[in-house]
Amino acid sequence: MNQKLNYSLRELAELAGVSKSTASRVISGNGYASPDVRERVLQAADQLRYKPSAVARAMVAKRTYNIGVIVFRDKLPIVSHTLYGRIIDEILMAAEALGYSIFLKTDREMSLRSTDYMLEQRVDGLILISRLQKNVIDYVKKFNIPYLMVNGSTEDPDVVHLVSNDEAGGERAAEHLAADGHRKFFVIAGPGEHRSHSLRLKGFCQRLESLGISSSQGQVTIVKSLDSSFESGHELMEQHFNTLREAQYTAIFCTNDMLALGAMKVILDRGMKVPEEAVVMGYDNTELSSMVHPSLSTVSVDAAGIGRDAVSILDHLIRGEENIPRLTEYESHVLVRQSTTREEK
Amino acid sequence: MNQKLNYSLRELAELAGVSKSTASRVISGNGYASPDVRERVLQAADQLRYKPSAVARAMVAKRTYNIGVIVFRDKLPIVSHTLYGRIIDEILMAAEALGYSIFLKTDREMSLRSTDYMLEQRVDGLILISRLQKNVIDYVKKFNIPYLMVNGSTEDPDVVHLVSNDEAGGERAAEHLAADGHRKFFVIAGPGEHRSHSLRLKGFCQRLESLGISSSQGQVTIVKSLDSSFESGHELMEQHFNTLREAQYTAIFCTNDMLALGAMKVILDRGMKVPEEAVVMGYDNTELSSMVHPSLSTVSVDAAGIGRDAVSILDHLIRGEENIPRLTEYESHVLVRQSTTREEK
DNA sequence: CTGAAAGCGCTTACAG
DNA sequence: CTGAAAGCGCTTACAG
Repeated sequence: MNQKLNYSLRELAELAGVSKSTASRVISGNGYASPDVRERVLQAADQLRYKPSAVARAMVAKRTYNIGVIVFRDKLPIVSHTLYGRIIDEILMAAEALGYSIFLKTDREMSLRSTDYMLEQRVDGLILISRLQKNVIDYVKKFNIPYLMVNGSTEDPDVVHLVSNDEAGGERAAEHLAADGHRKFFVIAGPGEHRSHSLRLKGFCQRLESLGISSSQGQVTIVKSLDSSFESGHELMEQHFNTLREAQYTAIFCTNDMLALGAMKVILDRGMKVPEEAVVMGYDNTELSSMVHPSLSTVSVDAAGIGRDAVSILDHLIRGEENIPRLTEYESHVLVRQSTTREEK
Repeated sequence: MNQKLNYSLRELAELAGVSKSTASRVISGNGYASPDVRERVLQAADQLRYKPSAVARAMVAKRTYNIGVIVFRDKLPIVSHTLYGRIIDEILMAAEALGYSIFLKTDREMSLRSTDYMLEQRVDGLILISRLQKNVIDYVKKFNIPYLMVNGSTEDPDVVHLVSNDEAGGERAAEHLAADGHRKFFVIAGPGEHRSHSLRLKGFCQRLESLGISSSQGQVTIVKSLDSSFESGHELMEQHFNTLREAQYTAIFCTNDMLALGAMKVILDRGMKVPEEAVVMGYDNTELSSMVHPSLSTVSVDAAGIGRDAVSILDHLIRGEENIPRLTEYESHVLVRQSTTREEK
C-alpha cells in the first residue's frame, strides 16, 4: 500500500495523542519523555513511517550537515577521473563516517555559479577540487564559510589546502631512472598552469641537473602538452617518435599516467620494446597503470589520505577549532613496475 | 573584508526600506515591484551579498530540486568505477541542465539507511544505481517518491529502469568471434546475481549454440568469477592458463573489461601473443580498453545515454507525467580493436 | 514530565 | 504596486 509521501510532526503528535513538543522530544532524542508516552510516539512514527524533515531541522539548527564538493574541470571525465574519482570516493566514505552528506557539483565554466549554489544550499562547508580560478577563492573567502582546497594551485597562505608533494615525487622519479643508468630523457609535461604538472616537471629536471644531466647538453628534451589526456600523450609521441628513436632516448617520463599510457601505446604499436629499448614512467598510480602490459612504473599519490583528511580537516574548520594546518602535504613514492625494469641491468 | 555568513530577507528588506513581501517578490522574481523599489532591493542585495536560503524555500515550496543518487556497492571503486563513474558524470551534467542538484551517497551495506536519509532530505526523486537488494525496492515503493533504477536487477514491471541490452550485446560478441573462425571459447563470467553479467553470458552462449558451438561438445568452457575485478580476472587466468594453452582455446570472452584486462595481462606476461595465439574480448568499453596494448575489443555501453535519460525520465516522473516507459533499453555494439584483429585472417 | 508559544527564513494569497 | 499575516515542519526555552 502506498501512502502519503510525508507526514508532519503535527500529524504524528495527533496520532500519538501528545503535543508536538513531546513528539519532537522523543523523535529527536533531546529531552525527556515518560516510557509510556515514548512508546506511543514511536509506535505512531512506525505506523506513519514518519521521516523527520531534514529541511525543517536545518532551518532551525541553522546548519545542514551537508558538505558541498565542487570539481572544477572544463571537460569530462569529472567524477570518473582516475585520480579525482578516487579522492571523491574517499570523501564520500569519510563524510558518511562523520555524519555529513555530500552535495556534488561540477563546474565546467570555472565560474562562481556553483559556489553561489552551495552557499544558497547552506552547506556547512566546501571542498574545492582541482584547478579553480583565483577569483573563486577570493569570492569564497568573502563569505565566512569553512572551506578547503584539494589539489588546487594557490600560493595564498590563508587557504587551507591539501596537496601531494609533487616536487619531491618528480625528484624521486628522476632518481629512479638515473639510477638505472639512463642518460637521455624524453619528457612529456602536462599543462604548466596545473600545480601538479609544473611541480613534477620542476622536481624531475632539478634532480637530473643535480646528477649532472641537463637539457642544455641535449640530454633532456621536454615536450609540453596542452592537456593531460591519453590522447595528447599519444599524439605527441607520434609526432616525436622518430626523434626519440634516432636520438636514442632511453627513458620517457610523463607528468601523469594518462600521458604516459598514450605515449607507451605509440611506442608499442610501432614495435619498439618497453622496457628493453625504452623505459616509460608515469605519475599518479591510477588503477590503469598496473593493468597494462607492461605494467607502468609510476609515482603514487595518496588519494585515500587526501580524501579522508579533506573531510576531517573541514570538520575541524566547521567546528571552529584552532590551529588548523594551512597546508598538508602528502608524500609520494616510486612504484617500480615492468615498464622500467630491465632484466639485464 | 569578511562578513556575517548569511543575511535574511528581513535584514535585506530593512536595508532597502521595504517590507519582506516586497523584497521577496523582487528576489524571487514572482510578483510586481516598481522599478524604483526593485532597484533599491537589488542594490541592497548586492551590498549584503544576499543569498536566499534554499532551505527556507524548500520548506515552503515543499520541494528541493535535489535528486538523490545512491550507488549500491560493497567495495571501492564507487564513483571512480569505470562504468558507474561515467554514468554519474552524465547525471551530474544533465541534472545541472534541468535545474536539479545531486546528493550523492554510497551504500556499502546495501541497506535502507541511505534511502531513509534521502527521504529525510526531501529529495524530489531518487536514482538507484547498481545491484540493490529487493527489499530496498519494496521499501522505496512504499513511499510515494519518484524513483528509477539504473543497471539494477529487477523483474518488477512497475519499476522504471534503464538498462543496456546486455543479452543482445553478448550475442554480438559471440557472432564477432565466431565469424573470425574461432571454435574454442574460454569464458570468464562475472557474478551471476548481476543482471548484466548473467545476461551477457546468456546471450553469448545462446548465440554460440545457435551457430553449432556448444559447451556440451567441450568447445566452450565457462569459469565463474565471484566479482568483476581485474584481480579476479588475473587470478582465474593464472589458474587456468595451462588448460587454456593445452586445450588450444583461441578466443577468450569476459563479461566485462576488467576481467578481460586481468586475463589478458596474464596471457601477455606468460609470453603468449594476443591476438596471434589467442584473442581477448571484454565488455563495457571502459576508458582503459582503448589504452592498453593490444587495445581491447569490447562491447559498448551507452553510459552517456543512460545518465542523461536517467535524469530526464526522473524529471518526467517528478512532474507527474503519464506514460513513462517502465523499461528503457540501450543498444550495444561491438568495438573491434587490436585484441581480436588477426592480420592473416 | 508535558504543552503553549515563539521563531528559523522564506512565499503566497489577501487587503488596501 | 505594497504590506500584514499566516504557514511550511521543526526545536527550544519557558511555564506549569
